[in-house]
Amino acid sequence: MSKSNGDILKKAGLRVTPFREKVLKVFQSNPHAAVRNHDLEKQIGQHDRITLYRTLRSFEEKHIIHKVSDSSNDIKYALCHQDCEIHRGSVNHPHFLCTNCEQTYCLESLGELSINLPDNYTLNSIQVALSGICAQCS
Amino acid sequence: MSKSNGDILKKAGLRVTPFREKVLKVFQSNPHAAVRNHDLEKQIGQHDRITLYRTLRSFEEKHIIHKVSDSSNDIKYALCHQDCEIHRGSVNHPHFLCTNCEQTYCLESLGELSINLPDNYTLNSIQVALSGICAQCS
DNA sequence: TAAGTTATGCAATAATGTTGCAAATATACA
DNA sequence: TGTATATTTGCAACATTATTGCATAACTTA
Repeated sequence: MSKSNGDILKKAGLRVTPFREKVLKVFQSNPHAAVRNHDLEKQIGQHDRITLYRTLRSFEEKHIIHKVSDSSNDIKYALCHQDCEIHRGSVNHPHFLCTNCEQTYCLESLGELSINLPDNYTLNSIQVALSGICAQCS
Repeated sequence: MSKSNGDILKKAGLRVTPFREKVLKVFQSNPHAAVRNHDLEKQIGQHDRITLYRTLRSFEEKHIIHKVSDSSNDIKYALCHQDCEIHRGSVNHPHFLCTNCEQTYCLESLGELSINLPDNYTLNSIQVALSGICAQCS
């Protein structure tokens, strides 16, 4: 049995409120996709814009979700998985933006990437953003 | 002798104006870096916000500059080089964000990346965003 | 269940993105 | 070189998003 919504929030040190559970549920219903703020708003229904803003910020601070960069300009968020590497600053999984439906999908982690940095550069994280056409849109 | 500012604009089908030349000059003085809108504004000095906005948009449309995604949330632009691959939709060079000074550097192109996509996905472009500490800040 | 802390919702402001329009400017051509 | 035409600029206006303060409401702990 996987962790309940409430558990996730509690473990993160956040209070369990109906609104937060509702937001969390939206993310959980899109486990392999990143959600645009705008789409979130539509899926949540009636709500206060500022509260959502602060909810996302605290979720991000507590590492429940993370920002996703794809090739679009919109800010998107996705649920952190078990040992989310993003917050440990290492290589993370690539994100795929479908240029047709604008969905962003989280893909399996790439293996090692060999990156040649100039001298005296220190590498902390690598993000790979792919784009193309997803299976649904093909 | 490299192409003058005016030539670049003319070749792109844009009229040569003092303002556009000034903006272009800022990009040329940062040949291997991506510039945040905010920094551009500071470097240009006195100017009209809307005109800059439209200048960047037309530069981008004409493939004089391109948007850069790094690990930050700010939109940045960088000069397209000779045969800028971004507008041909293929693999392009990685960008490195220094988390100390917030500068973004364009690095040399990576070789082939082997990406395993799920079935029926079509890959059009790959963007690699690195972050860490640059040589100056080490 | 009461006290204390945290979250919410509203008001307000800042920052950024975007369009319309008239005046100014660049370009092409006579 | 001057003029007609199309483009660009600067201003006003408005839309959208980001952000903070504060009073009220809700959650948590003991």
